[in-house]
Amino acid sequence: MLDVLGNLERTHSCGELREGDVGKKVVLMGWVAKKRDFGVLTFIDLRDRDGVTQVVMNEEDAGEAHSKAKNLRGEFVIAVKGEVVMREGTHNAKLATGDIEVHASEILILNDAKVPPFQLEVAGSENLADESTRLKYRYLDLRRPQLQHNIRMRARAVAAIREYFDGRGFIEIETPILLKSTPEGARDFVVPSRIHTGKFFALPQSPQILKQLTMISGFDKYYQIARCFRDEDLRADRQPEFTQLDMEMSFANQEMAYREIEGMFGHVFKLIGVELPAQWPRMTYAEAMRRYGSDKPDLRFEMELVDLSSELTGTDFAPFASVLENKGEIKCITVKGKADHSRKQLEELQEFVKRYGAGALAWIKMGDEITSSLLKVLGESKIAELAAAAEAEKGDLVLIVAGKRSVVAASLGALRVEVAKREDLIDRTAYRPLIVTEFPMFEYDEESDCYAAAHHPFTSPMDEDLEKFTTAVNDDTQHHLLGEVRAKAYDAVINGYECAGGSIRIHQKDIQALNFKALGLTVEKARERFGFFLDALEYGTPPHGGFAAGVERTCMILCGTENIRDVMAFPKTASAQDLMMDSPGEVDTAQLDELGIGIRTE
RNA sequence: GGGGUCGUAGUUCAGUUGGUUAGAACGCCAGCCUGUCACGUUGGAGGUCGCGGGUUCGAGCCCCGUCGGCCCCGCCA
Repeated sequence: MLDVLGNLERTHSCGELREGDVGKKVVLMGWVAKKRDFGVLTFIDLRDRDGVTQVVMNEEDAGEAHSKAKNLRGEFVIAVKGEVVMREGTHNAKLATGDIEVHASEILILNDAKVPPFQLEVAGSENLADESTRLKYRYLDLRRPQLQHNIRMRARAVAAIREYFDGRGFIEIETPILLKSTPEGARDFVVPSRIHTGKFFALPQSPQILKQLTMISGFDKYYQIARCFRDEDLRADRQPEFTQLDMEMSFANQEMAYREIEGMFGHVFKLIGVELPAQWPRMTYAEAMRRYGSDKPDLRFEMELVDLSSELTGTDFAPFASVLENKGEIKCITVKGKADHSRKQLEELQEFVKRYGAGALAWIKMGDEITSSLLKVLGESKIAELAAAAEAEKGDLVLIVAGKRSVVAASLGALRVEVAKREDLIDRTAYRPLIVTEFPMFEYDEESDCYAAAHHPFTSPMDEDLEKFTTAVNDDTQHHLLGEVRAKAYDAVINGYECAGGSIRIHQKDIQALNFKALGLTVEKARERFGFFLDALEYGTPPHGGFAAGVERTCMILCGTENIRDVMAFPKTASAQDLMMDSPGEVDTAQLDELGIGIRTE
């Protein structure tokens, strides 16, 4: 039934024939994207990764090919021998190959295909099939031009990254995937060992320690396109398995790291014709939190947070008064020209901020008359004062949140982005990078009343804060000062996405010991987990630092998508399953026995 | 762990106050058609309304539970 390929070779792809090729005898191969049957005349849209070419079968001059075409169905794989012919008055402006068509003299049916479980392309719409269906048949979904484009863009981005670092004298070094679990940070994926029953490897959350060891080994400049694994819940921009560009360099300070961030992203973004600035703006973490309520602010729009705390000092309104008493704050954003928000819209926005722990969302509408949810409790003149502080003019909407500092930042910061999306305030053609500097060294965890490493436990404190750091660790009464210690840690942010993060590391064992102590790790515990690394630090470790960039997040921006699955060939669902291969799956008991593992069922 | 939302034909969706035989478009199958490219046209097939239970004379619709997709909070050194 089916034809054999034999020695037949393609002469062109389905996307490259042009007017200049008219008259050539060609061989094309690809998938049947569409068939239009006119009886004695049949048209096929032949698709491959490069594009679509129209193939014509005419009963009069290619009877055999024409009758064979009767059997063709969507997604059949065929080879077409024929001649490139100019289209006369029927060119198709939608196709790159639309000036020509191929008149088939012979068709080979290389393979047939079942009717796909969903239509690969629905004309003129985004009515794609349900994602679970598409994920089950991911190999079919990947045939869609959009995903073809994204996956190829990703390949080009990775190639550009390699090109950049190779050109800068960095050495690509592969580090092991089977590591040792270090129960800090994210949950590990764990791999049992057959040879060492009862013992486990862990998959890398990042090659952090290993890349630092390459500095101790004297490689000076390291990079790797590294697969990382974190057993945490997923998000639209988070998968349990992802790829990062990991780099490290010796004798480095922060500015040197920033230059590599700027250089690498600058090189990569040329792929989409975007010229990022040679030097990115810098902003401290504290300033980002104050102005945007976020450590990854989207700078494509304004709407900065304004502090109303001083205007409300001494207020009688009990909720605000108690917030200020408890060192909280009251802040707002001003939405230009949106005083016409309905009660329903405002309620939706209130529901939105409540997700971040905000108690309520107060508002001022600068309509023909000024109205506000706070009018009764604060009075007209105070409302006018707040509006003035918020720089709200006639027609504007002011949205106010009061509460703990962390809650106000999180809720208003998120609201700022949400409102910008809803009101279409974001310039989709803009790319606004930013380097956020001086991250805090520690994060306070209320539950355990402990300080945890904000970045990771090998991050160097800022020289300026070294004294404070030492005091905080060695003087129990000054422990709270840990919250004020800043680290030589930084993030690269583009359009509100954290694309890279890094730090200058600790290279002196005394400071590393101090840091473990700050984190509540005893010497014994630290040795148990990182002993090999602490040993290494003692053999002449150069000052070093680096960063890791999220390959998927970078590609999301390059491809203009908000979903990480759009830039991964075989992603997992929000519940961390692969619907195509149905993983994770069970293993048979023989396999478990060999590993000395039993499954507890309850 | 929590919240929101969706689940009806292969696909995308509609389905009134709970009421006869659950509809449309695309796709699919068969025929006709010499210039289509969202071809047209004639005819046809295709349904466990996610699953389980309940209320009712009667459930796609109401109630309870459950499973799955997506999004969010927590989490993500």
